[in-house]
Amino acid sequence: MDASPHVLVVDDHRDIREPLARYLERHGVRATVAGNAAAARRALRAAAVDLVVLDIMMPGEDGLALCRHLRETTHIPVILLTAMAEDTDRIVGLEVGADDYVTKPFNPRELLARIRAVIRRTGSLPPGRGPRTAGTWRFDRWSLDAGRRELVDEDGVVTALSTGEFRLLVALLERPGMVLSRDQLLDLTRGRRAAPFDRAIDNQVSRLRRKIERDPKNPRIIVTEWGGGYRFVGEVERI
Amino acid sequence: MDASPHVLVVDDHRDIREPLARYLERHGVRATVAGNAAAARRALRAAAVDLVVLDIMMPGEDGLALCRHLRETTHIPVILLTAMAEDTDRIVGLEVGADDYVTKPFNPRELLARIRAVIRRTGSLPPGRGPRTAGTWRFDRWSLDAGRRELVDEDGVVTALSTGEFRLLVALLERPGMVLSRDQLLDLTRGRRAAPFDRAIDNQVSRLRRKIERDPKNPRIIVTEWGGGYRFVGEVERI
DNA sequence: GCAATGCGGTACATTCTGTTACAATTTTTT
DNA sequence: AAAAAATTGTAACAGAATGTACCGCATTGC
Repeated sequence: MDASPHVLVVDDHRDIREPLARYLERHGVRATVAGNAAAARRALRAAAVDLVVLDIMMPGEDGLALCRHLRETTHIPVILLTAMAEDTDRIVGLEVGADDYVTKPFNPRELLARIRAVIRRTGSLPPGRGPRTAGTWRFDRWSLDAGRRELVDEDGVVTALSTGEFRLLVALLERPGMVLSRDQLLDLTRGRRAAPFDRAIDNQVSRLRRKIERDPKNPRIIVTEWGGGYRFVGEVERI
Repeated sequence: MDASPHVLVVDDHRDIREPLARYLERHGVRATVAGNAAAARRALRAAAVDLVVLDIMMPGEDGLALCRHLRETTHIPVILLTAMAEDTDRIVGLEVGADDYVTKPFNPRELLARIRAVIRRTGSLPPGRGPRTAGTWRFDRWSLDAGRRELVDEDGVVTALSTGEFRLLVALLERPGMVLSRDQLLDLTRGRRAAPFDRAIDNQVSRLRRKIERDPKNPRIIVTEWGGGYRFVGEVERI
């Protein structure tokens, strides 16, 4: 993702998306184009897209709907193109969950700066969706093999993790020291929203603690932020 | 932080910052104002600011310098106010690390929408306010492990702190010798404002004293400033 | 199919926090 | 100096949040 970000440009006007794509390519940004929402979905399935630039005024399924869909199913950041400097549109766009917006006619240099800013900002988030499937993490006395989804302690003793436990642990490991709400954790591990009185995360945390904490009654790795969520404590090494 | 975000408005024009602050307050955003960079720094030390709205064209130490400083020392997001819709300014602003910018004259409704968007976006970033989650403090006979929220005395005996006690203690440790009102402490520990007859802080202080004071009846570490608030007394070492 | 496993809902115990009430203390007023 | 008012300390209580055992359902592997 660092080397060269991959941006999907979605706009129904060929004379906007093509020059923009060429401009981005000239400046070290891989660009893919789509003329409508359906093509955009195809492109998203086919490639690892890091960011979407999206015209909200398109025929058919419009940009806002696609933006909502992106928000609900992925973490891919979105920059909206809005037809006019119209306040309501801007605000609706941001509330649909776009990361930024640019009004037409736009200065491509500015759009590029915003693309870079959004990617820098969200760079610490998981690419696309879901935990990584390779690599090794070290924390506390544990070593986590991401490929096998196994925990190995100092003596080489292996503890198996379920899918849910693994995803929860990786979500926390990727953000050490950060307080993650139950909502966020549910989003990161299951890609869904919390129902009222949803205790799924509490349960999963409880199960995970039983496996990784020396004393599950006094957790020192996954600590509770009362009224806030959970936080991973300690050094995390990634190898 | 969920309850109501706290925004610091920094602008040297009273007729901009004051109406803006009132507008934000009317819409559920706590607002503090500062007329220059020095006042802004003071406000940042004294309160738990979630976001800074900053005029980049100010006499003295200008907005960009303050913005840079914020970026280097905190994670508090920044929205710049720029005098004109001038492309270079915009891009310089974003590269200095601002999260967004708004050009004057601005629509307060739009600025509010952007404030909300930035806070939502950065909500999952490491807390810019709130207690540090790493490091160790030493004071009196205690050693406080910030990551584990545990107090350790000279003999290695561990005393656990609740989330609220820990946040209160860190708020005081970060400002030794300073008198902090109940309002400020409530802001720093819970991110909320005091209700009439709010005794939450008094109680939390009482509970904390029970844990850290040799003689809770004669507190020597957290002393009461009658009519003012509380003050941490003694040396604080940070390692 | 059937057993094993994992997950989420439910229920209940526990912990934490804020409110209330009242006593103690300090300041202000008389 | 005494009385009144304001402020603070804290015990007791209540409500909310959290921990987790248990159970049923779904999925997986045989």
